[in-house]
Amino acid sequence: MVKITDVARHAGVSPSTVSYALSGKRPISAETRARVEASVRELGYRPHAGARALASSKSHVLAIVVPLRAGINVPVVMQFAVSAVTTARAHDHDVLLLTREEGEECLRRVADTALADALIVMDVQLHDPRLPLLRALDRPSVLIGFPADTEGLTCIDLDFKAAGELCVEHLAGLGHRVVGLIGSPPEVYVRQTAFAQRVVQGFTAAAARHGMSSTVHPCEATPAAAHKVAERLLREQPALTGVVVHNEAILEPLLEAFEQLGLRVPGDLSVTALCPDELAANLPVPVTSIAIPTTEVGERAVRLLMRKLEGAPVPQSTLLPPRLTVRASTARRVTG
Amino acid sequence: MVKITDVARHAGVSPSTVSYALSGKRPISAETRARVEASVRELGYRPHAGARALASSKSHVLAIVVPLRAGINVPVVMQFAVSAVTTARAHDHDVLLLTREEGEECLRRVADTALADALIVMDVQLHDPRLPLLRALDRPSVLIGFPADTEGLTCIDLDFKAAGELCVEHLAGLGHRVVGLIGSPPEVYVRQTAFAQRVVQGFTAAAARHGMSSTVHPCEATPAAAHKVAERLLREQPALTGVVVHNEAILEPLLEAFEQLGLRVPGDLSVTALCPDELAANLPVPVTSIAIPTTEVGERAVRLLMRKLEGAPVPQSTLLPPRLTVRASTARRVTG
DNA sequence: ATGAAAGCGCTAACAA
DNA sequence: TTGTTAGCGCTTTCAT
Repeated sequence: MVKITDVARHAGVSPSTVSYALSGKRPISAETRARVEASVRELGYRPHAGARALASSKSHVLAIVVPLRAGINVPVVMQFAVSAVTTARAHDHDVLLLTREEGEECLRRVADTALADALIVMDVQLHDPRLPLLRALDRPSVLIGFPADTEGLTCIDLDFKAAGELCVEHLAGLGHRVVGLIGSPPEVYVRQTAFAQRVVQGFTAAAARHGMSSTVHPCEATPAAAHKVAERLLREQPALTGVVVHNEAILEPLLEAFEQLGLRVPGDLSVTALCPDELAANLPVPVTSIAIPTTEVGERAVRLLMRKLEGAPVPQSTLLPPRLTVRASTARRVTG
Repeated sequence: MVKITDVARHAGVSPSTVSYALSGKRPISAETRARVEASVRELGYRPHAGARALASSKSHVLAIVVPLRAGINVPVVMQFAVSAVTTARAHDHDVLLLTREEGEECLRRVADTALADALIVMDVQLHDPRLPLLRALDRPSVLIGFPADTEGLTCIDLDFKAAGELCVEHLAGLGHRVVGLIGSPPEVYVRQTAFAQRVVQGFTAAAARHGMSSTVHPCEATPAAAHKVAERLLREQPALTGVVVHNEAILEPLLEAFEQLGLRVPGDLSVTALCPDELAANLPVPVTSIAIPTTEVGERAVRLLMRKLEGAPVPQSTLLPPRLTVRASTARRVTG
């Protein structure tokens, strides 16, 4: 293994000069720097991560906690993670993969052992048991998702309220007057996160603002439940012409149900969804949708951490604006 | 930060005694050990990862390289990774997440900087450009997947040849005599990995062994292509009653195509697939299938690495036996 | 602008 | 069975 003293000898300078030449933490003459860099290249020098971490108390490692439990959208999680890795690498950091399985313990462990300099936590619940620890920890962290109380934390996510609003506004712009939200399973509205409720808020508020009539229907993630909801909607709100779906698992069954009930999309019914583009784009009738900007969230989460590591102030909350992709499932309301 | 000397002082022993008491690398009297453990708990001591790595030249970190490119099944990759993390933790190791994006460079980097003790490489191609590096590296590695030449490497994967055979044998046992394999897109058979070819080998060999007539049809991953293949099969092999599908992207369209062509599954046609259970189980007609045992692969990959790190010999190749889950899509051939 | 030298916290000879 | 001590390779003060 080639070490810094080898480089120093080869370049005819002292080890500290090599260190400074590489870190740029103090001025080095152009000539010396060139010699050092040549030696580094020639010898293939790589600083030993452990030694560097020990001496500088910076591991240059970020930890990311991914969820495992049911109901989690795996590709979405993976996209967060991959985006985080890519961004971290651009900032000369690596990413340690943790699962939630070990619980808070693992957060404490990587922090206390100085394995990681900072933490990214996904799958945040409203009253997440990890919050006290995250607030107390001496290392910076960023949450992907919003707990009930963000005080003392740094959180980032899609602005789900704005997403709910945007869907309604799109429908309003197309002349729709009666809209319904088909949401997540009832239990999601209590446990897990606030995002489902935020969608409802945005949806309801925007509908009211536009003088539209609106209803909300939680729905289990089964085709049968989707069918029942479709029937109920039709029965209870015959004037309904616009639907927002926030439940990706039943988007397809729902569309099938509408078809079987004789409702054409978008002829009779305009449908928008909150779901991955991949899903929305590949349905028989491609669906107008808003996706979670996973890549951007992952990237910005890392950038927030970097700023915190530098001691710079960061906003407590970052809400990313939703972007709606118009596809074939929404159309102007046919009046008459 | 509480360090080993703090613990030593608190327990009234020397630092090395604390170290040995925790590592078990030399005998410690029960009494001393108890005192040390009490102090560790009381003070909340955690060894500094960097210091430990520097002194012992073991980082207790494994690196895993995940693929990003198109055509990759994200949930499958994620399952490998999560299983690897879980198993690594059980062996007191952590996992560093790398993306293939950086190429070989990142393998060299984590090895040279001693960030990771060992490597897990996924998405292995037949003539993977990383192979020379992996062979030359001073750190152990395990490949998930098989390149053309496994000499000097350690590889693990599902036994795809046996999987192809198992599908045919299942169909043979149900009385089918004419079978077809609907495979991956043509380009998969050249680039990427050997697994697609192995399935074909197993399929063909088993069919021959049972005196069955068999054909193979590569197929693009589009619904249109699926449709065309279904039509061709029907036209060219009217006696066909058994199908093996090794192309998860088109499994559903294919089943639809069969239905539209008037073929009932399993009444007229028995269908088996190589795909995730999740997919197979949730189709309109649940499909008899063989899944990649992702959890087992991930776990065993880590265990292989652990053995290599201990200096123990490990098999060059580990082929996991396929397990076929019988569902509604296969039935006894109706004769007459 | 550069060098010398003192640690960073831990492990593992070497001693006793 | 336990203690003493010399590093591991790097960063960073202090000195020049």
